[in-house]
Amino acid sequence: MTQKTPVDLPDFIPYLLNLAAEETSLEFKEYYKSKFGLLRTEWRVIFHLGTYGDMLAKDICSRGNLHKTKVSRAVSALEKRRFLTRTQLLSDRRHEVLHLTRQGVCAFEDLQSAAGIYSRKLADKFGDEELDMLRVLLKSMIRMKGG
Amino acid sequence: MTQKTPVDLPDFIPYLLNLAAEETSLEFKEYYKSKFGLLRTEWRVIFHLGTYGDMLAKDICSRGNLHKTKVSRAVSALEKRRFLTRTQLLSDRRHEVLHLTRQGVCAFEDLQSAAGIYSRKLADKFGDEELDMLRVLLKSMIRMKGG
DNA sequence: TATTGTTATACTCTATAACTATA
DNA sequence: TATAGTTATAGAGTATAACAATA
Repeated sequence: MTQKTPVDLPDFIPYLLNLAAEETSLEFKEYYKSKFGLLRTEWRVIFHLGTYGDMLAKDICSRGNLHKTKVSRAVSALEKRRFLTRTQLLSDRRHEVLHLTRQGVCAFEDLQSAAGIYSRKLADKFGDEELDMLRVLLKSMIRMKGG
Repeated sequence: MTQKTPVDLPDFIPYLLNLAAEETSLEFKEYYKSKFGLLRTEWRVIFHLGTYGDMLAKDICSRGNLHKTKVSRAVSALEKRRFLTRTQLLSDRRHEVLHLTRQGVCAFEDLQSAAGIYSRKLADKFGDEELDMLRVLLKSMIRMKGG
């Protein structure tokens, strides 16, 4: 099965990665969308605040490799829907500290738990070692760039 | 590194798959887009015709697990831009045989070669065995559904 | 001038329903 | 009724440029 020329699409890594990403994202996405009405970037913003605590939009950008326009829109939507609050810093009024509300924390904890359940399901199906190897491979394929 | 609760986003498989898919698709996508002005589904249609020969839209749908609306639009765009021709079958006028033009074949061969080069680059970087295992894992994650 | 964040815009991708034509 | 394919539409994701406010 080693890759030789010509390439067969069903063995082409980018193709398989796309399908697998779609497939594995779908279940979790359905969950956070139907239960909380969240979009992908919104869930990621909640994740960052829930895991690492209050921070600025630019910190989420750098930690999550997300472009500032994505984070800006997500934060704005999350604030409107009371998942987080923004507090302007007096020391530098360009900065706003983002903070999960009670509802935001609830959503985070619920989603954390759902992600855990999903991860265990994957581990049961594919094996811990296999998934660890998968993580290593995927991480080394990811060149961070902030989009 | 075995997955335990709580889940850390940077270790969450769907997240990693998304990033890796984006990352590995990007280079190849840039190629077929800038060189031939193709979109993803258009390239996949060309791939099917180039690899397996003339067929109907519905065959591409089933072989490539693509929804008929996606294929319909891709075929229409490819015909307009002279990458393929359509010939209605007299035996059943709902059917149109899709056939790559000379230009379509050229694009296919060029893209095949580019995909081969890219695959070998991946293999050099990550190893044939690792990539074979990756393929097996990804394939078993993919439940075909035709979207 | 550089940084933080917002707004506007356009393109790509996905998903579904409603439709035509043919069988 | 079922199948092949088209069209319309909306939502989601991505990318970039231009902008305002602040430092």
